[in-house]
Amino acid sequence: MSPQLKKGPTCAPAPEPKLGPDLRPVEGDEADEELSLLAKAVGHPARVQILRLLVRREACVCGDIVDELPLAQSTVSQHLKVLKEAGLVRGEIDGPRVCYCIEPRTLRRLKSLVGSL
Amino acid sequence: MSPQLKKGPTCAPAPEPKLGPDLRPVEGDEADEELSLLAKAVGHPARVQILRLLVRREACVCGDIVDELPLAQSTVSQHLKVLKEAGLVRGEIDGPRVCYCIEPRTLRRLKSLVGSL
DNA sequence: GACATGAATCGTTCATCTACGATGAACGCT
DNA sequence: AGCGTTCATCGTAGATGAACGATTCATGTC
Repeated sequence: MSPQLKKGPTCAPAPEPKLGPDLRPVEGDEADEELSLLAKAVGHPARVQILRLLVRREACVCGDIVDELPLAQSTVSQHLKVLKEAGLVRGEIDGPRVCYCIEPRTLRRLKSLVGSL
Repeated sequence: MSPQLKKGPTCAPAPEPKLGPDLRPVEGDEADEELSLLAKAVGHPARVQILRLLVRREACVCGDIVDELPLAQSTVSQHLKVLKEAGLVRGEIDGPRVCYCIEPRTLRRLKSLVGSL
């Protein structure tokens, strides 16, 4: 195989195609619901750690997350699922592994919503 | 009784005695734990609504909260307890009623922690 | 094709959350 | 003292969450 084709993070922080700032309101019933769902996803220390990990390494990690946390692989997988369903994280299949990275839009959205309090 | 002594919000948004900005770190294991606890407290739509209510009326409300939410009084009381235990809200006894108001410091802390993500 | 590796899903157990009605405690008023 | 009001707490039932080991599935490698 040619060198340089070997690895490299497959999953960049999302194409981010110049989508303007989020237009959705930060108040009202829908926003409340949204905020509560996002907050619930963040409401577990393991998930906070995962988010921090993914923010820090802007390149995305894979099963390294499992190594960083004192939890079983299946448990970490569940936490990742929660974060994925909340839209805070995105997973991309990269050969035998899976590459996770943050969804910056949702993270910004969370900050807006919290900021509106 | 003399007029003007009648009502008026008893519970102002905390003395706030010139305590400088929060010095605690926004990262690390303790911060993660803190963030997850605060987020969990916010992780329910009813509690978001309560927070919004209390932020809006800077004067604090009491059982009016119960009237605003489609929940039983006991349920609202439990949500208030959760918010109180998280330090996001403060309750003050005012005669037969209880006056709730936000704890601005904790709210700011939450914003800092979320902002650090 | 057989095999190993990495990750998701399943099934289970135990704990926590949510909601309610009922009860109880504190207070103001007559 | 007695009463109504306001809120917290209790007890309970059902739902959801957290954690694990075992299993399954997909993908590369030999």
